[in-house]
Amino acid sequence: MVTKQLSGLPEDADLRRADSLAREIFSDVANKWALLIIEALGERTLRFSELRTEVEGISHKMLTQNLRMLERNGLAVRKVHPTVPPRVEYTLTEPGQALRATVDLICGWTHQHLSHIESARRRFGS
Amino acid sequence: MVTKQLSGLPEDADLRRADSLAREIFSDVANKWALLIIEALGERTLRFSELRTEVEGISHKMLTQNLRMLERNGLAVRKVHPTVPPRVEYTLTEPGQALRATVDLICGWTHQHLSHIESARRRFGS
DNA sequence: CTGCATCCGATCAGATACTG
DNA sequence: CAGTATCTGATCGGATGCAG
Repeated sequence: MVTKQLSGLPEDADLRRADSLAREIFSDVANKWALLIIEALGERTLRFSELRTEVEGISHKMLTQNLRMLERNGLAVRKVHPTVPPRVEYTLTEPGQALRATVDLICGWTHQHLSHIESARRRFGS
Repeated sequence: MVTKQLSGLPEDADLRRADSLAREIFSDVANKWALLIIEALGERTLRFSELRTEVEGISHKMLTQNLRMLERNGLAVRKVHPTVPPRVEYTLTEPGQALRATVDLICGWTHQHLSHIESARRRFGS
C-alpha cells in the first residue's frame, strides 16, 4: 500500500506513529463544539460572526480556538478579505466535507432515537 | 407525524424540549471517551476490566463515569453476575449499535485522511 | 469585525484509598 | 473484580479588555 522500507523495523514505527496521530485527530474532532461548527458550515461559506450566531451557545473564545484547530488540521480554510471592517470567511475543505457527512449521520441518529433515550432515562431513575 | 395537540402552543414547546434534549444527548455522546468505548464494545460483550485494557489510556474513573452515562441513555446495558469475584458485563443496545456504525465511519475517515492532515499541519507551521 | 490575552470559576481527569 | 469517594492539578469555558 505505502512505500516499503528496506530495513527491518521502521514500518512498525510508522504504524505506531500513525496510530498516535489518529488518536490525536480523533480527540481534536470528537468534541461538541468542533462537530457543531462543522455541521454549521455544511456546504456554505460563513463569516466568523455568522458562525457565532449559527452555532448557538458558543463563545467567542471557543469559536476562535476550534476554528484554528480545524484550519490546522486542514478541515477548513480561512480567507481574509482586506477590507475595513475586516471580513473573514471559513469554508470546509474536501476532507472537512467528508467528515461533515458522518456528523450528519450522528445528528440523524440523535433525532431518530430521542424517544428511546427519553424513556431509558425515566427507567434509569433521573 | 406525531400526535397533534388541540391548543395553540404546546407543540412548539414540544419542539423546543426535543431540541434541547437532542443537544444534551449530542453533548453526552460527542466526547472522546464515550465514542472510544462504543467503538470498543462493537458487537461483543465486554467486562469492565476488558474495556479498561481495550480502550487504552482511559482511567478507572472515566470508564465508570461514561459507562453510567451510556447506560442512562439506553445505549448500553449492564449485566451483573452475582459471583465471586464479581463479573459485570456491558453490551450495546440496538440504538448503541446504530451509533457505533457512525463512529466506525469517523474512524475510517480519520485513517483515510491521515496524510492530508499531516501535511496540512506542516503547512500550518506546527 | 476579528483576534488575542488575561483572569477566574467550573468541570475534567488521574491517583489513591477503601468497600462488598 | 467492580465500584465509590476524595483529593489535587489540568483543562475548559465564559467574561472582559485591548489591538489591527
